[in-house]
Amino acid sequence: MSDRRRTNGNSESVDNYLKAILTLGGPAETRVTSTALAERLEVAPASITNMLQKLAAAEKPLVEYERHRGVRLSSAGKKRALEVVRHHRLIETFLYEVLDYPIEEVHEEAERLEHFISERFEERIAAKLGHPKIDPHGHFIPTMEGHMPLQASVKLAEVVEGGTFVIDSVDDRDARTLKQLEANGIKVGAKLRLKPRTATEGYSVNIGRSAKALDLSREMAGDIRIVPAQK
Amino acid sequence: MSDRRRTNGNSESVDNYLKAILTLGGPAETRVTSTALAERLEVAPASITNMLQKLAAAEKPLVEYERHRGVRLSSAGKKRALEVVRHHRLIETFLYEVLDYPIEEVHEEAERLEHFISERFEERIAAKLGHPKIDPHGHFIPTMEGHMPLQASVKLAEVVEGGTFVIDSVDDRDARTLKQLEANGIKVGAKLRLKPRTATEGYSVNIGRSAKALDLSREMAGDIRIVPAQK
DNA sequence: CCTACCTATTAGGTATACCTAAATCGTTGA
DNA sequence: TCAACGATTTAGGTATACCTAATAGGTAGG
Repeated sequence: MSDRRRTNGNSESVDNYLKAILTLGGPAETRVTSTALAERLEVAPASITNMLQKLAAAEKPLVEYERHRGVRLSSAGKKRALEVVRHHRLIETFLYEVLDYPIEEVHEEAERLEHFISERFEERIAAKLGHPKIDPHGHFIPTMEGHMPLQASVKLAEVVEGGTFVIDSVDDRDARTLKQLEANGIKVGAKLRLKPRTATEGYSVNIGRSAKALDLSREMAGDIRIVPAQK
Repeated sequence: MSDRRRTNGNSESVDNYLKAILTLGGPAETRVTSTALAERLEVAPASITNMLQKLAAAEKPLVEYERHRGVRLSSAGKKRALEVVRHHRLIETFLYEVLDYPIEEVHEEAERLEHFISERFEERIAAKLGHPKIDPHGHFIPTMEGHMPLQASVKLAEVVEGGTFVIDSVDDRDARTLKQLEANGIKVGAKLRLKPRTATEGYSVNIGRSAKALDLSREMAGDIRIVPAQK
């Protein structure tokens, strides 16, 4: 429909490809496959190939791409991806803190607006928020210079040994699950006791000092990242 | 570039056409010519014809259009146009009041964001601002129901008789001129004495109780709307 | 009344970002 | 090794929203 012609090679779509490659590549920035991108972006694999070829062929390529071997971000691509992530997370924080959005609604709005705000907007909301380092889901907000610490946490779903943990962050993409988490008092920074996986079928946890065990759904367990609690 | 496919017939472009037709049609909602639209939207006349045909041919037409006879908004089109104007003016107000934007920068940002904010965003910034009726340029903000009072003022450039007036509103589209106005203390609500046009070449005014006459450029005079001061 | 001129429309083309269907590449198990 | 399968790419098509150039419509002056 639209045709915003941002003269350069940027666009909403390109932004989303770059973000997806950043996320799927992980901290090691391994190559990402077309299929993985196709799934994440909900787009046909053929469309992925097309876009990647274009991004790689540009004068200032945003990705490194070789047929049948996946993609990774170029340094320009990584810069832009981090900028978009910064926008996203600042906007989420702003919606939550200043506009009192329910936590589960910030992602969708940010997902749209992240592509269209100006430098000035970015700077002003950052200032208003006191230059936050973490968004309401516990994710690091990249700096203006494009730096972002590693998220040193693991998915609750992948933890086998039991123990006491602190909730590091939660995935923001699925509003339904996020709302469930919220409803059960599962929020960033909360303490949680986890039963060893061997002892139980699903994921059984106690939130805070609650005596009542809570059974997490697969989605919930997959969307929570935790770190061991310091004694 | 982008391709936001908002399933229905809405899009950034469509929004802009509707807004332009609303504005150019004036309060009488007279038919607007292709040429006028082409100029306002800075698009080739042929493109206008194309778009108008599509808008008129839709299942739920947004405009009434007859070849060679201009367009006017359908009631659905008017509703959408007013919604976009509401977004625009609320965003401007928000940027100015909450994010401390310089007055001359709010328009451009609002012009982009107006197309992408959700109902919730609209509602939240309106609430935050105390449901304002007027934006920082003095323009009425359409209500949620799509009502907007007439701007009962005239362009300073079109006033011949001299006298004392109050600045009702200023045009927001030209940042350069707006900045000049601001720099000269010309702001909404300010009182102003205007010399009769016969007595002078250009537009000579005294702002507030200033004794120093100020000569307005053509652009400045065209961008200011005034009402007679009540005694 | 009828032509000249300006306005508006049609015709045909571009770029982005998708799609489906039909190749082809690569790796893996027999 | 090599065939088969799944992953990937190529080929060809759609829709939006633009563009330029060529045609047609309307109107105003002679």
